[in-house]
Amino acid sequence: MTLSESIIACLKQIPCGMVASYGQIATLAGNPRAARQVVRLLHTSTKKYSLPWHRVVNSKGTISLKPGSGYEMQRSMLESEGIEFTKTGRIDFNRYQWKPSLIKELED
DNA sequence: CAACTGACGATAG
DNA sequence: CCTATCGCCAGTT
Repeated sequence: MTLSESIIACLKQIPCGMVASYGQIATLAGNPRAARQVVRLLHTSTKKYSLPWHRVVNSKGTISLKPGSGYEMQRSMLESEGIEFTKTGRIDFNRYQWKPSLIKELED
């Protein structure tokens, strides 16, 4: 399993109505430093693997795309999933950041 | 093989 | 809050 494959796998696990940061995905995939790969994969494999690219934002909780270059579309898709934005255009991580398998080995 | 490219992230000022 | 820099990894050229 290569890092890229792991990243793809993680991306596909992001549930509807939740978001994750590039760094978070990279960390889950095994390389905390591979945020750039996430970016690259979204560029190269979004169509191929039907990745939920719109559920990925930067560490600040804001959309990284520029208005006119996808920003509007991404925001629109997120709002469609029930995600709300603050007036400054940020997503409240406390409410929408995805937490993988939050419920695992909870017993001892 | 070296340089370049990314929708990044952390840090410093 | 904002800009500037450096570090990171992998795919392209």
